[in-house]
Amino acid sequence: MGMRNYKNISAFFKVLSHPTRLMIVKELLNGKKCVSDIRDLIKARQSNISQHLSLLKLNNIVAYKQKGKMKCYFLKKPRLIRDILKVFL
Amino acid sequence: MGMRNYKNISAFFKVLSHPTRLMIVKELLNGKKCVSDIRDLIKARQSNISQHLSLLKLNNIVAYKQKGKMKCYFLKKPRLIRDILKVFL
DNA sequence: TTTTCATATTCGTATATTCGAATGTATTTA
DNA sequence: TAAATACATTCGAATATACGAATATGAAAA
Repeated sequence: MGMRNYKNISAFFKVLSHPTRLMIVKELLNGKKCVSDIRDLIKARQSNISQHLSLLKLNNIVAYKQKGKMKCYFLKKPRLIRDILKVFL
Repeated sequence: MGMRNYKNISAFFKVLSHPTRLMIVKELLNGKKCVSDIRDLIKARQSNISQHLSLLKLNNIVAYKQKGKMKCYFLKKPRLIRDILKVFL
């Protein structure tokens, strides 16, 4: 996907360079999840999860759909994420 | 390669999350280079290049061989690096 | 409308990262 | 040995990141 230069690619790595964000992204590979689902899967406070989700959204890695009072987050480029993580198997 | 968990993988991303370090790594994909070669390729001060190389070495991404008064740096896992960057083409 | 539930934002503080300038350390050459 | 070359390390200041606590928002249920 259109990320040719160093700054874009290193910025992308920076977003994935936090264990919590990496966990979130990995969980989202299995499908949409709302914030409380993610919070149950990952040991972290609600505000912290929200903060990381916000950064992921800012960097165009996730988006969400409102479902009632919940927000269901999903990966915007699941194949990119999958391809990258595949390298570490 | 042997990087199972979130912490290891996110730490690896963190090392690549700086434009200068990513540039260094990309240049080293073309083969060994000594510090002054790298400095010529990348617009940065000598001490700064050294600092980034030191971090790359600490994280087991590069190593070097002494050649006279120069140090020739090279990638320890060039295929891993190549495979990761390939994803962004 | 009030309350409740799900999530977001703000704020303060602690910690980490980055860089340049200066200095240190080998190694080689004179 | 002394000077030069190549690179590393240290230090301090600026900036960035991370987190929890508290508070805010917004949708739905009562």
